[in-house]
Amino acid sequence: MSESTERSRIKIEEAKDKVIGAIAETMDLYGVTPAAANLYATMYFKDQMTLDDMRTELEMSKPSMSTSVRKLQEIEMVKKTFTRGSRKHTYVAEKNFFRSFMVFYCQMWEREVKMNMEAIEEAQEDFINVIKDSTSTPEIVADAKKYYDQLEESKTYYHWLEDLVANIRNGNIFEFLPQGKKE
Amino acid sequence: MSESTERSRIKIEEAKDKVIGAIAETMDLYGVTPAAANLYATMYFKDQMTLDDMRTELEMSKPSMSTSVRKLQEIEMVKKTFTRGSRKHTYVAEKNFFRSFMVFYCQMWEREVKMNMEAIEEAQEDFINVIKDSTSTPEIVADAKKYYDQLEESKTYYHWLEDLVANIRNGNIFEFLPQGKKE
DNA sequence: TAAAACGTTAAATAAATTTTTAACAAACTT
DNA sequence: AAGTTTGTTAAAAATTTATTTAACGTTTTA
Repeated sequence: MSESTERSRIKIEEAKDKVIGAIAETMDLYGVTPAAANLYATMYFKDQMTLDDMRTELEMSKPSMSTSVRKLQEIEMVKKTFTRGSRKHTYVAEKNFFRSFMVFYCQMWEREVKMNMEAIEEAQEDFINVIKDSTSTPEIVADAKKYYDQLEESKTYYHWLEDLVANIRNGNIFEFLPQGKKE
Repeated sequence: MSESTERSRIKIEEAKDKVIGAIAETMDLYGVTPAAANLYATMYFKDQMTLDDMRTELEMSKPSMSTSVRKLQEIEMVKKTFTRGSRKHTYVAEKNFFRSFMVFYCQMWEREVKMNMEAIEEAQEDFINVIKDSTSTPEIVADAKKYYDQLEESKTYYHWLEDLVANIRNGNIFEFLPQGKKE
């Protein structure tokens, strides 16, 4: 291999690394571990990888790659592929950022709605009990009512968020905001 | 204070705590520290608080409250209010979740677009240089071109995300998805 | 102008998370 | 069936992040 060929190869790797770094950094912000973030960003430029490929490429331990890949599969940023012949499992990165966006945020928001709505429903029941309790003083009833109403109003937001998730999942969001828009 | 009045007060606190716990847990997921998450969730049920109120209510150190409040101000979930007469600073929680959603995600997505687009532009320049380099072998040129094209395609997503941010900021999103939708 | 109140910064401690090393289990090869 | 290969689980180590204690600067009050 010639001198300049080698230089070009290095330049390509450095260029990729810039993007890998940026992608990994944003994923970090999304609550993904550094190992998983680097792994996904690396896989973004690869066709497919085995656990051993990953370990070699990132110079990290195999269990680390194993857990990272599992985490990435959970948020559907990586999928297992069937590669005949090889005993090793092979994985591919989801390269369509629209799909990653959809899965990641829908998952996140749905969980948020579920958790918070459950807590709200329970709390509202408690407030009703206090209000209905004949031994409660007017001041206490007023307080309970105030909190009940505050929670009731907040439900509007959670319904909206659920609606947003539905419209992302069914693709309607792209009717409002087309993917193809130019600069 | 009578026995049952005391019981009602406790029931109210417990009900609030259920919601506080849920809100704090979701905020945790959004990369906010536990102290800040608990603080916001607590403030959600309060009219306004001073740093000392916070320290007392959460039983945490004052510097912890200070940094937490600052972080919450950054993502605009808490605002400083002017309270005449008191030397202490007073803070109020943003209670409209729609506004919190808008500020938080727009900030996050905008930073993501900026960071990643910068890296992409730089990398694309590098790839172009390799392609134009007369000493590059056909194989290397093909490789550089492949990566260049992959990045070029990914830009569609970042443009879309920018567009989404714009349409959230200007409120158009609520034309597509009204806030008032019933159950 | 001295003392107190308030908030922030910096260093140190504590806690939580991430990664690794080591041990294990299952599937495959020979 | 014994020995590999592959991937995962569990315990340990390392790193990072969060929180506290201590010190400081500024403003206010007496």
